[in-house]
Amino acid sequence: MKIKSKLWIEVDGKPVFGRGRRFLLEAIDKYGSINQAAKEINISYRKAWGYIKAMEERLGFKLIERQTGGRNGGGAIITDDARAFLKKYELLEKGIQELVDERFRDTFR
Amino acid sequence: MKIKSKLWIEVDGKPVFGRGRRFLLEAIDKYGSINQAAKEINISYRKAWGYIKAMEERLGFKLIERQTGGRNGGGAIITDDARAFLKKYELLEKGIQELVDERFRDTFR
DNA sequence: TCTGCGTTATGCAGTTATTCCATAACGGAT
DNA sequence: ATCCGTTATGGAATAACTGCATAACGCAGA
Repeated sequence: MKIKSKLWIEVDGKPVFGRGRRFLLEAIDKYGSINQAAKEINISYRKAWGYIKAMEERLGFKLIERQTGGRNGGGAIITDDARAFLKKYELLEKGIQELVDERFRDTFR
Repeated sequence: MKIKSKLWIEVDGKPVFGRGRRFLLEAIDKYGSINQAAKEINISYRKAWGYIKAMEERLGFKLIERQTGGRNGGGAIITDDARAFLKKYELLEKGIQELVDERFRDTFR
């Protein structure tokens, strides 16, 4: 028996950001590639692409600067807006899971 | 932009209990009927029945004592085990949403 | 005795959401 | 020109969910 928690942000009742998307953005920042990032966090490129598309549509600003073709086939880097948003989310999430786990231990054990 | 949070318990990687199931059990306790309870929380009887079935299978103990037929067509009451479990869950959940909201205001506003 | 009633119990079809496969476009490097 | 690894999408396949339809049950009352 395990406790799970989820935290996400909605716009117009639709999910915009959560843990998965956070990891995706962090991985893109790390690798400079949506493709590599998707591999890192074990989702398909297709899914990662869908995430980004929906996020940008719903948030209303560009998160990822993309380039196709070129030396290494192209790449992607996250925008300053994305980095700022990410930072806020990381702060928001920090400590929540720990609190939940602690609460779970206190009540169910 | 709104923050949302979810809390649930898993057994073998499958969801067993969360806010919806909590409300269902509380409503069954109140009405003595799965059918009435489902109406109260705006889900179909079918869905409520599925919830209960899965919960009992995964938790491994009986949650609801059912009776078909009879004066009022039958009914359902929650077991002592169910009541104890429910109580623990209520305690666990208490305050989490408030904390999350507060955290959201602090970081995103 | 038997018909009606409101409940629990479930199969199954229809719908919606998710995942994944296939393929195009791109542009520098060789 | 061709290759390579990337971004970009449509659409098929799969899974998950929802809800409709219907059976079984047993007491009450005619």
